[in-house]
Amino acid sequence: MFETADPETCQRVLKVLTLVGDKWTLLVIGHLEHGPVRFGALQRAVTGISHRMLTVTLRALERDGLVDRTAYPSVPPRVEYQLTDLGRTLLPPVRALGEWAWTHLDEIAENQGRFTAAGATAGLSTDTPRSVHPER
Amino acid sequence: MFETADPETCQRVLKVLTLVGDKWTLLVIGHLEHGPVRFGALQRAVTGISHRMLTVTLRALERDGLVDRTAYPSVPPRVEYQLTDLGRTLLPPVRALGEWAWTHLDEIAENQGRFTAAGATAGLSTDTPRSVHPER
DNA sequence: CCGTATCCATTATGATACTG
DNA sequence: CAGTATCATAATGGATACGG
Repeated sequence: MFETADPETCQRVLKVLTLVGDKWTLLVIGHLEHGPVRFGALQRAVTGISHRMLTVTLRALERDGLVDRTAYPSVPPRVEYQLTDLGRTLLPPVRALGEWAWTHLDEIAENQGRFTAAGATAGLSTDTPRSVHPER
Repeated sequence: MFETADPETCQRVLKVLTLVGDKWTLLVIGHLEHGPVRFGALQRAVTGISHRMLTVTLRALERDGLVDRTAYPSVPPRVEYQLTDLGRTLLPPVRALGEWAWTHLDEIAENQGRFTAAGATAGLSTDTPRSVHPER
């Protein structure tokens, strides 16, 4: 990736991260995988999300055309959210990250513990320095 | 993904998002794809990143065991960063997101424009409400 | 060249309360 | 049940300056 390390690529990836790289968006998209879901059901499914943040997240996804909102004029109100065609194209990348999370999180937790423990142990490399002024 | 919409899955995905879902981490990882890169080269490659944020990002990746840091005791100093084996496992998901970004960003930009333009047009659904009290 | 610390502005998030 | 508004706070990120 990023074979051409050009500014434009960075810009685009940055924009995507601001879209889906926040605390809740990917989780919400993941839970919309199998069809329409009601607001309340979503909130129960996405552990820990607040009422407000679910609303905010869904509004952003709606604005970006990743999610469709359908309100039924019943009493009490019923509102369902589902992925658009565009939203579904995000599922493979989301799944990839999700599976990575599931597979490697324990390993990372170990590393974090080790890091604080190590600390002073990690000194400079003993590799032969190429020169005093390596480049230019 | 998230077939089992259990709290544990949410926890894990949340943790991963706090690890790699920030503004710069995925871009930095992407630019480390092909081997060791010097600090300065990284900063030039990742358009717009500040000196401070590159340092912060790299420290976090180092702590999590995704990146190795090698300092050569030359003057001026030379420091190289490279992905660990664990870090390389993150490349496929990162690539997937990067490619999605490249493919769909224009479409999203259009949708955003349309949303503000539409606004009042989008009313309630005209679907037949199932009942006044849809569930329970 | 690389790293760190400080200061500061902006943003993201959560709690709460109120409306239809 | 779903949405919105307000407020307080934490987290994020950039500029800058200094040290090794």
